[in-house]
Amino acid sequence: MSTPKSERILVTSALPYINGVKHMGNLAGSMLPADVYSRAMRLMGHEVLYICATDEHGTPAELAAAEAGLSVSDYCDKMHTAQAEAGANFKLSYDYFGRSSSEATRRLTQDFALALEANGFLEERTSKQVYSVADGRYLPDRYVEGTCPNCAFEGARGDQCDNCGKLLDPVDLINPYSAVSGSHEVEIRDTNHLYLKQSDMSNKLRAWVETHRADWPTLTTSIAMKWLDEGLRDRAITRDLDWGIPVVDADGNVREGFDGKVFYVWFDAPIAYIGATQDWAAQDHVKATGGAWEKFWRTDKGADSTRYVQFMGKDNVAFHTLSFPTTIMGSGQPWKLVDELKAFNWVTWYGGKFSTSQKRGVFMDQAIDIAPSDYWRWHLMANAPESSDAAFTWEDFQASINSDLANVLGNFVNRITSYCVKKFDGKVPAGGAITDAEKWIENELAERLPRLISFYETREFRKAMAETRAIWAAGNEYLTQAAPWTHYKTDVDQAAMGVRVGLNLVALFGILAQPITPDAAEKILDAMNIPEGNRSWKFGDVSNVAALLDALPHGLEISAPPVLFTKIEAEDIEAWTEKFGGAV
RNA sequence: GGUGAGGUAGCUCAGCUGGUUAGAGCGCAGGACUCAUAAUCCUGAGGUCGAGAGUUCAAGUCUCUCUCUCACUACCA
Repeated sequence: MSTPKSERILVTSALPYINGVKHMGNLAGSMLPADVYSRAMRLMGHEVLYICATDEHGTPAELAAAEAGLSVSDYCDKMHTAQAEAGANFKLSYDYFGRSSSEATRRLTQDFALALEANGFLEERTSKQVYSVADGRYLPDRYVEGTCPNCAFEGARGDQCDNCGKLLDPVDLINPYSAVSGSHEVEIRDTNHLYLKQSDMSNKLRAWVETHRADWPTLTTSIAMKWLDEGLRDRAITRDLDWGIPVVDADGNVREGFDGKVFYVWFDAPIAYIGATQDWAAQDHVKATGGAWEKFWRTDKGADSTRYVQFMGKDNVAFHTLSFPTTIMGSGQPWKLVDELKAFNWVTWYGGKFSTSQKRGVFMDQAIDIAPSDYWRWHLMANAPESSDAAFTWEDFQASINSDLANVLGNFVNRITSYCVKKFDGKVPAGGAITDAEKWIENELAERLPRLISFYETREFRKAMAETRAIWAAGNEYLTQAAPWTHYKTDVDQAAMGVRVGLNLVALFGILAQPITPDAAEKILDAMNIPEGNRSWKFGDVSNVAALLDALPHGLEISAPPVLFTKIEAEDIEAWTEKFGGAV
């Protein structure tokens, strides 16, 4: 049973990288679950701040900008807008969607580095890196290609051969060339970088991860422990790049020897969670209502009583459980560490990988043209890749929309509201006696609602969706038992009971649908004439289920909403498969 | 190669610290109902729980070996 008290919850989603609109796997693995969770917690009356941002630094951003013929900064402006729009189309309820290129993040990143250095957690070291003379830039390992020394495959990348799967070092490649320009004029040069001494933090990190063994998913702790067990290595947190956050000294001047170098994108990206929160708080409308970023991030200023929940794909776990915590702990300052970390596996495309180049998979901007956001939100959450990778197929998508949304929920709303309009003048009727049917649905809800709340609180999305569906199905079963259309012939009052309870179930389903399918939820609640201020469910109070079944004022005028979910037809599947590749 | 996560009904997945006839949804078959988007409700058929060995009074659940899939492997993010 949930405690009836408001909590302050900070939610962050892994930052979507700037170089393109994200595919459905990215959406399903971080932004969407973070949104559903945020909405659910708000619904239950908690104070939620959901922060996200575009991750804008790094080599791929520079290269993508060059390919688009734009300056990096213009390119990032453009793509940030595109991603913000895509998010809005999917009804992602960010309290703030910021940018890692913001002034606040720049300042924080530089401050963190100075604090880490002062505490002995940074060290300047020399390493060898591939330099492309023709491109005039250093190349990350995977941007160097050549012939694989193991299998003689000619398009092997510097980090791994895609043909034989062997892990490589760029110096192993035979006949290496730049993947950017194709130039063979590449050489190995010495370059200086700052290293984050993660190794010195190992014991502290291990102890901290241990404290979360019980409350973090296996996926999360096992990845963190794996890295710790293998021996945490120090990590370079600067790169030879122009685009990014400059490395400065205590006076704010470029650090000696660090011209042409910037912080590694993975050093500043998580710091952008804080930066974006500061940017959120700096907005006039937030300041006007007394919003402050400190209570979310500074443990000396209230963040001790904030619950911080992160959402991410499994590739991000090491950075969030080890690198960023090293930054936080190593700063010696009272920053908030993550409390709960939910990691997801991948959504795969017919069992294979999503691929932009091969046009495999669906991207957010395309998806929204195909089907309303509610459809995607429901399907992706009901099939969230929680315990292992989850394959997306059009057939499964069709099945969950048609069966769950259209038949079970949509049809339920439609059947009882239109019957009320037809037989009871569109008004919530009074009258009738409690029968076994009403007792049955009351018991059913008394059992299922607390379970649903608990699944949301523990972020078990598949289970939360399954429970939600079961509640909808119980509504249909209730109508079968109560059969108002049968009673109507002999006892209109008794029919009224069935209709009234049915309508109250519609209202309840509308409220419960808000975190998952917000558009349909709004249509339902509008049709039930429920005022905006009355659409929350404080702390998931289930102490009086009977009251929930008679909450609508008798005589309240309601209407039958338009069809909530149109079904997906076989022709749609064919057309989409044609367009997006589909089964191969 | 190393490490991790998975392999449970045709499909997608639940099964916590081992304990009566292994569960749900979809799909399929039969029935009921007619308020509804041919929707809904009920009933039923379907599994030697990847393979093999072991521990135990008892194993899907613990141990070992093998096998398949996926991911990560630190300069992509």
